[in-house]
Amino acid sequence: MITMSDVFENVMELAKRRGFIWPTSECYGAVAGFIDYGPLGAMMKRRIEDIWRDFYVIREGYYEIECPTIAQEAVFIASGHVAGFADKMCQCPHCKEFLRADHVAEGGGVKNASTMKNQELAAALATCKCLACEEVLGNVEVFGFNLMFKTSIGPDSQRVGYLRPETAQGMFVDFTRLLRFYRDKLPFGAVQIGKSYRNEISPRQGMIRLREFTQAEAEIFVHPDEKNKHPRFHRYADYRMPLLTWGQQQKCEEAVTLSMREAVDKGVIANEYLAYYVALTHEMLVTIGIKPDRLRFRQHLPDERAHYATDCWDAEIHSERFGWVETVGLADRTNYDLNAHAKASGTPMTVFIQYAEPKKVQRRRIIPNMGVLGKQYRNKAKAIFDALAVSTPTADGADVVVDGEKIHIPANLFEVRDEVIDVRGEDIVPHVIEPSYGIDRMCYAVLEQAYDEDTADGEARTVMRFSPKVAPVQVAVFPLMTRDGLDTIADTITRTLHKRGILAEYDDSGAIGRRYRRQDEIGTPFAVTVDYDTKENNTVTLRDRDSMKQVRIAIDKLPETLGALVEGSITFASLE
RNA sequence: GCACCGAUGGUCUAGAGGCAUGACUUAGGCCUUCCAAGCCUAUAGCCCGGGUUCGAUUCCCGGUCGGUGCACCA
Repeated sequence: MITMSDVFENVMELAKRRGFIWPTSECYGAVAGFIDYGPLGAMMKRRIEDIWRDFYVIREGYYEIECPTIAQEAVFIASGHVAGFADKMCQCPHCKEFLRADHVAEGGGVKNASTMKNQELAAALATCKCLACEEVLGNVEVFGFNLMFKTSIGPDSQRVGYLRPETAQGMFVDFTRLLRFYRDKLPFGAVQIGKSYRNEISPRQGMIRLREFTQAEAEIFVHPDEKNKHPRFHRYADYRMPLLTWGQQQKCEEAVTLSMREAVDKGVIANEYLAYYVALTHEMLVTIGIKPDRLRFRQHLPDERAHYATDCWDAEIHSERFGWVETVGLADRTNYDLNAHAKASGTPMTVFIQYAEPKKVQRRRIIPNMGVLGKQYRNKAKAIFDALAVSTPTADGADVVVDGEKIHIPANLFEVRDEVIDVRGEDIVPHVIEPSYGIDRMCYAVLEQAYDEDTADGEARTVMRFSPKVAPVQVAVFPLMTRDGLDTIADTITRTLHKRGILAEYDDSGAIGRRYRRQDEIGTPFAVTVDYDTKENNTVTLRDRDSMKQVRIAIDKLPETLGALVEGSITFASLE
């Protein structure tokens, strides 16, 4: 039997050999942080993405949009990525180690290092010691290392563009269009599946940390006061799973198993929305084949949270090689992003919420005598009107300040009108609940957890135990012998299955046992074999990958039965 | 990015300053009535660049990729 420490090597060897995952552009030498999905890997990834779509697009009703992977600089200035996604670095002149300049400075007793300009920080660093070799740094240069790939748009290279470091910003900058599309009502959501790019300093760990990776993100816009009113919360109210809160992590305690209802009521998870997507994520990961005992939900520690998030949970999948790997991040991003884009772009990103009953509001309006004031103050008149509107007049008149100049407006030049008006609603900035999935990490986890070796008839067998829902090839079709017309029958069956949208692979090469093994190794869940009885009674055998058991089944029942097996609506055991 | 280790057909692997091993896989054929059987045949390889040498896949230097440790991972 395999020892677990071999799993990574074994599974990556298989993935390479059988066409799941390849190093990119191998003939020129691969590049770290980039991978190619081979034919089977790309198929499997697509199936995983389609399951994700089932959950978010079909079930939740959050439509998918597709934005460019390159965006103009303004987008990432507003989002904070241009300034905040860069680390201040310096290089130790003695040991050549690259260091986080602000960390070194703070270690050396320098205050406010993180807010200093590069030159200031360099000066402050002169007396600090290198964290690696402990020599005094002396003269060093501080430079920003931004994790975004920078490029230029157009021929003159004047317009700066960045490859997006997350797909999320696309949904934020399209907010007003999305709001209109959803007919101005909260809650609504938009999702995006696509590539994101981060120029990691030192990517490692195979396909766990990539420079180009696929994200599936949902941005769900909710009324800030209604985060505890998810309209479908009842679906997951009784869904139970282990939760590792930050308090438990600090005390090194075990995860506690709670239902989502309990988690929200006890304040373990901040609100219903987050809890709902925590549970949905659990269900989805189990659907693609992640074992529940290798899955946990961990709350971010307060100092680990992004500055905008109020609560954040990670779905972590346990890898034999890498330990607990953050695979999905579920964050309450509040109104941070919409506020940032509204401010930077000048486009209001608010939703008008109508009150059930119009509110009577007492309001004071100050109405200037435009005719007199306009003539008197000419080009200052507009500023005076504005200042007057917010002033507090006395019986004697009002004092306003315009361009530093104090101006007295006599009371006879304006009228103060107190009135009661109907206010029908208010503009609010929605909060954003964001489940963000790392598709590549999900793919790796599926590969690692599917890998198995067992013994069949005394021989070792390598088998990828994929869920039929993610298996790249869904059924194999074999003629027992390549003669007596068995091959033509098998070929016809294959084509019939194709018409049903089932990915069936015909194979007549070599002994039948070898063909079963070959399909086991790529995780094909079912195999149909045409034998001599087929010619007598139009039945074939249907073999189950995991149990290696077979049942006889009529040819004309095949498309329907296999469709149901692949979809998961029936099990093989129910056919026995 | 630093340090250490590694890189040989598709995969795994032996090896030596001068013809590059073996196994599995794959393809074609023979045989074969359900789980990698057997036989015949074929295809296919020394990571890249420079140096030393008559000659380098082998030794040296640099690079790339991979592994491990450090740093980094908004």
